[in-house]
Amino acid sequence: MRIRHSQRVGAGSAGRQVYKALREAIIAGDLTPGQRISENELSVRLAVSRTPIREAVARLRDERFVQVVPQLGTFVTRISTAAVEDAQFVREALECAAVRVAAVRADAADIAALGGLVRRQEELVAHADFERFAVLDDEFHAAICELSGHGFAWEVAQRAKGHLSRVRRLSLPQPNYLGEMVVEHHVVLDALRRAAPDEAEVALRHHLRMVLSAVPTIREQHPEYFEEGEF
Amino acid sequence: MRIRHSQRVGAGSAGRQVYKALREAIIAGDLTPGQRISENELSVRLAVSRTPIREAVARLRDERFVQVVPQLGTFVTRISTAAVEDAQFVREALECAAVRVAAVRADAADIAALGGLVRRQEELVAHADFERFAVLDDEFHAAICELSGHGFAWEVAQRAKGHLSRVRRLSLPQPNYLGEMVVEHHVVLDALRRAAPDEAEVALRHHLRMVLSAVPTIREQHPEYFEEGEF
DNA sequence: GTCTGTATACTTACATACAAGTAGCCGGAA
DNA sequence: TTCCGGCTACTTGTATGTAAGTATACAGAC
Repeated sequence: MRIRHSQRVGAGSAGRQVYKALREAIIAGDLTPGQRISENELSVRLAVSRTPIREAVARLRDERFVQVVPQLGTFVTRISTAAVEDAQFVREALECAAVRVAAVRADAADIAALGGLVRRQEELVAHADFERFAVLDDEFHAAICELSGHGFAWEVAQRAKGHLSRVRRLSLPQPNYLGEMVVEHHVVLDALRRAAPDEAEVALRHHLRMVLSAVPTIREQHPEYFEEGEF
Repeated sequence: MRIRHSQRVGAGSAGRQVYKALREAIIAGDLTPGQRISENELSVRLAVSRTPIREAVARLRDERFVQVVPQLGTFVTRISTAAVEDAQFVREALECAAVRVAAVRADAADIAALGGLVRRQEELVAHADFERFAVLDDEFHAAICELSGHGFAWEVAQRAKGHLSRVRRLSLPQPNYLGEMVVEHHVVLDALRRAAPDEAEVALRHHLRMVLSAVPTIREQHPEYFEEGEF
C-alpha cells in the first residue's frame, strides 16, 4: 500500500478522518442528496481501504446522513421535513434545558468568554464570512452546554442534528441572516448575565426556531435536496 | 430511482446481532466494568469474524459502553457518576419536552393504550418480574415520545442513556421499587389524561429522578462497578 | 414492436491476512 | 537484590479476498 501509518500524525484514525470528510462533504452539499456513494470508489479517491470507509459509513448511517441498502448501494439521504423537525425537537430540548442550568451556574468569567465569542461573530457579519460564522455559532451553543456542566448534551445534539446542519448550510446565504443571529445571541447572553433561566430559555428557543422557520423557503430554493411528499 | 427496499427482517445483520448481544451483556453485568474484551475471543465465541465484532464495538464505543485503546485493548467502561448524570440530563430534557407535547396531542385512544401498558406493569409488580418490567417500562417511555410525534427523541435518548440503564439494572431489586414506579406512571398518565403539560412534565421529571437518587446506594452496594474518585 | 429470461457487472456483508504498537515475562548485568 | 534490555504474545487498525444479492443491458421468442 502507498500510505503507511505515518499518516496518523494525530489527526485520528483513518476511519475517523474518512467520517469527518464525508460528513463535511454531505453537509456542504458536495455529496448531493440521493447520490449513490460507492465504497470502492471512495477507497481509491481517499487512498484507504474499504474497511475504514465502512466504519465511517456505519456512523453516518446512525446519524441518518446515508441510507445503506444491502447488496444494492449506499445513498446520501434526502432531507426530509420530518427528520429536520425531529432534529430540531432534540436540539431544542437539550439546549433549552442546558441554558436554564447555565443561567444559574455561569459566573462573570463565563459570561465574558461568551461575550467574546459573540463579538468575534459580529466582526464576521461585516465580512459576510458564512463559513467561519457557522463555526463560531457552533462554539457558542457548545459553550452554553458546557456551562451547564453537561457538554455531553452538545455531543448528543451534534450527532442528532445532522439534517438540521444541512439546512443551516443552505440558509446561511440569505440576506441579513447573520445579523439577526448575532442579535439573538446577544439576547440570550443578556438573559444569562441576569441569571434569568426562564428568559434565557425563551430567547434560545426562539433563536433555535429561526432555522426551522426558514425551511419552507429553502425547500423552494432547493427542492432537489428534499424528499418528495407531504408539506 | 427511489426504491425503498425491504430490510432483512429476521434477525438483522451479524454486526447488529453482535451489538445487541454485547449491549445486553454489559447492561446485565455479564461483562463486568473494567473487564477487557478481546475481539478475537468474541469472534470465536460468537462464531463470526472480527469484522462484525468491530462494527458492534464501534457503536458501543459511541455509546460509552466500552473504551477502545489502540494497540492495547477494549475495556468495558466503569460507571462514572458524571456519565450517569449526563445521561440523566439528556433523558430528562428529551422526555420532559416530549411529554409536554404528548399532553396536548394525545387522544382518548392513546391514553387508553398507555393505561393498558401501566395495567400490565401492575401485574408484574405482584410477581416481582424485574426483567419484563424493565421492558414494559421502556415501552411506556417510548410510547410517550411516540405520542409527541418525535419517536426519534426516544432513539436518541436510548443511545445516550447507556450508563443509566446499567444503574437501573442494579437498582431494580430494591424493595418496593416496582410499586413506586407504577404509582408514578399513574401520576404521569393522569396528567396526560387531563391534557396538563406542566403537571405531566413535573410528574415525569420527578419519576425520572428516582433512578438517579438511588445511585449513591447502588454505588455502596457495587463499588467495583463504579469509577473511583469524586463523590 | 413488446415482452421475457439470462448473463453480467455492479453492490454490500463477511472472512481472513497483515501491519504496527504495547505490556509483560525473563534473562543477564551491575 | 535491583535494574535494564530484548523477546514474545498479545492487542487494535488496516488491507484484501470471498460470498451472496440486485439492477440492468441484451438477446431471443412471440
